[in-house]
Amino acid sequence: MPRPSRWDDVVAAAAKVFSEKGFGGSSLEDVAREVGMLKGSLYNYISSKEDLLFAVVTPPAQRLLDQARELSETDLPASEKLRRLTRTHVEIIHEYFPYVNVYVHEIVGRQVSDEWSEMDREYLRLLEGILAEGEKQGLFAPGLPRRVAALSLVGALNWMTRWYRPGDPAAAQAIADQITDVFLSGLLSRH
Amino acid sequence: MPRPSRWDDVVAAAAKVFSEKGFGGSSLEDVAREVGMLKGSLYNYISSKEDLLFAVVTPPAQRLLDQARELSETDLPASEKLRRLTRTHVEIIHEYFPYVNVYVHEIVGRQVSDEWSEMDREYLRLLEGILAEGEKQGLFAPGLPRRVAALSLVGALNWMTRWYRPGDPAAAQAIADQITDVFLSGLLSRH
Amino acid sequence: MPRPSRWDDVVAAAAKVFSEKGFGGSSLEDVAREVGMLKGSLYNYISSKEDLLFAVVTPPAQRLLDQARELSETDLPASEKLRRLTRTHVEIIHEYFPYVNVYVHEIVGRQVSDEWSEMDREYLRLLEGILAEGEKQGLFAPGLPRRVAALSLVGALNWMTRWYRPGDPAAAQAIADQITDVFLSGLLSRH
Amino acid sequence: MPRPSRWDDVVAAAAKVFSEKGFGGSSLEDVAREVGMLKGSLYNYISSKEDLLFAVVTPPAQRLLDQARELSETDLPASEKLRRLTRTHVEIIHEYFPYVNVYVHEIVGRQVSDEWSEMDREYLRLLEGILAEGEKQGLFAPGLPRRVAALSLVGALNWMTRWYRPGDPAAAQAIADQITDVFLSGLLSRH
DNA sequence: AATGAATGAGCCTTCATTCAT
DNA sequence: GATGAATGAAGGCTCATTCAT
Repeated sequence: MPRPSRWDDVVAAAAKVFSEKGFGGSSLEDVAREVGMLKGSLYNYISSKEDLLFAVVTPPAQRLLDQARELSETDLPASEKLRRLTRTHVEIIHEYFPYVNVYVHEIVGRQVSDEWSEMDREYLRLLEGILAEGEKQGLFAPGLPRRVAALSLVGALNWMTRWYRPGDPAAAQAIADQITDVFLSGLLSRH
Repeated sequence: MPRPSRWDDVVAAAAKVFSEKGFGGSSLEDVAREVGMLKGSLYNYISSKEDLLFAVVTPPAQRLLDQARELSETDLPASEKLRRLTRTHVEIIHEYFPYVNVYVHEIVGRQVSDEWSEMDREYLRLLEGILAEGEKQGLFAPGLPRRVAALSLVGALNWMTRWYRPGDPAAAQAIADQITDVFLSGLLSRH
Repeated sequence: MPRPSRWDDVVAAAAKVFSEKGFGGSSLEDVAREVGMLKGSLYNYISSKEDLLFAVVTPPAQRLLDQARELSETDLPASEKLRRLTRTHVEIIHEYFPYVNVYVHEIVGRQVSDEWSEMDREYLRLLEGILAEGEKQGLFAPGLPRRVAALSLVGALNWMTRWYRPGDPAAAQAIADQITDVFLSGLLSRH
Repeated sequence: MPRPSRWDDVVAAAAKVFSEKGFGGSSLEDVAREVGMLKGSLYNYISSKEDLLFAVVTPPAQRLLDQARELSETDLPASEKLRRLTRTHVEIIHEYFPYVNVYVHEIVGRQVSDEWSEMDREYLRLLEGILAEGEKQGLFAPGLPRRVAALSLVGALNWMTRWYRPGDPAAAQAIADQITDVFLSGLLSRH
């Protein structure tokens, strides 16, 4: 994958277009128009439309996974890990919104390729690991349905692409903390 | 919309095909092959491909909304309403899986049409209403981020379409209860 | 391969166009224009451009091979077999001219597919068989370079597509006999 | 046509590529890759793709025609002229294989241009001249179908591009003599 | 109701060619 | 001389839709 001068423009344009109209609903002509070139010219940068999809989707996915790995290896208490992971996830949604939107709609949870499925699985594994750790530490309730809890958190976070629109970064962080609070403390009042 | 003899077959086939390949990725020929007719014949039942999408997606959406309305008007405690709403949501995912899958991927959270957006909004409103009620009753913690909590629950539920595959109905109900537990009690242990 | 009403028209048009402009140099639009339909409509008959190539090329090739097989099994003297095989070859060139032209340019001697290569080889084998038979019968000169002779005859015949244009069938037969005479008797005068 | 440093490399690469994939089936990028430059750079050497075709095809064609002319003017007996012409033709196929292959597939017998058609015609005329000469000398059988005989020999020779692959030069010469023998003496045994 | 065929628009991709650097 | 990038025109193929039978 070459990275000549306008590579980033091309990927950004693709992210925008795919995010708005869906991958299948976007034509390369749409993308090209967004960059300001003709559709044929795109092939100086990519070798297929799918290439472009992966180029759009790789950076945020990779980055999220990397940060999840790092975080897992720290000594923080599980609840703090969970809070930070959620923050990171939301930050990435905030910062790379169209990219993540494409990722959520076209890749995650679909059987697109083994490589991507494995990334999905690893992220989930790390998250479940944090839950197990918290349980062992006595921080989290014993007998948690860890898998379902992890999938629910991921779902709640990825679902943000359906209602959140990037604006004030502080708002994003607030949302992250609210989600964390809901998952940590639950809805019931503690008398 | 008339309902001639094989109408249900047509919609079921469309649900299956759209669910597997996405709306945009499916051709009417795919659908027709699934029913066992030729693509031209589909136009005896529908007047456009979008028609089919709405036909697939309307029953589960309508049903979920109806049940949410009914439930809202009962006298049950908010926590019980929440548990039942979650169960219903999961049951519908379980029973109408391909239909719901299409709904989640192609309709909800997208700005498809005013009518659908209004259905989305109402469902969310009902859910937020339950949260507010629970708070007023002293059942739920005061100062809950109601909107984010409601969106997170909806996200967690709809996200099931990405990992859940219908099998044992009891398993579905178990999942529903686990999700409810996580949202009601949270992850933290209560010593 | 379906054979609906205008199938023959489609193949005939393809033969004409491919014969005139080469397979690679012809567009499906050219073919469609020749039949009087739009290029997309061709896909009601074929499933790829290559399909059309094989459809054009199969009938004359199959027919020639069939007749060569039949002829081989007769009791005629080898020289007569050779004369008749040549006549048949020329007749097929005459009758199916554009089809054969495409065959000669795009298929024979190219490594297009195993199936076609095998047909080529079998035809050559039958021809060499006739030469061997004639030699054994004492009709043909002993020690003939059978392979080269067979390839030369095939070359001389197929090369007709480069200079012969169908007209009077009698002319075609005359040419066939002249070629046979050259190959049987050679150029040298027999004093 | 200027001949800068890597002109020969360019033409050789084109010959190889065109020979393997056909002129229409080859892209300039294929050719460029074979030389080790980018396709744009080719235009420092040529001014169009067709240019390249003619550059590939001219040397062997010119050389064959030149040698045929020379040979015609000698005092050798017609049968010897024929043997030598055949040898030369085969040698050129052997030595310039990809070039000749391109020539045979893309030029000869096609109505590519008046210039090329005239070269074809002249070669054939020289060959027919040899046949006429031999007949007048009493060497060749009277009443020969000269045109058909000449076309058959040319066909047999050019057809070599479909089955011959350059290897041992002695093998090439053997083939040339076998072809000559077949055309001179014919297949029938002379008792 | 169903079919076979046709339409027309659009899409991904290729490619000869040009050109500023 | 070479390069990277852009152009513009096709080309093969798909597909929603229409329609006569």
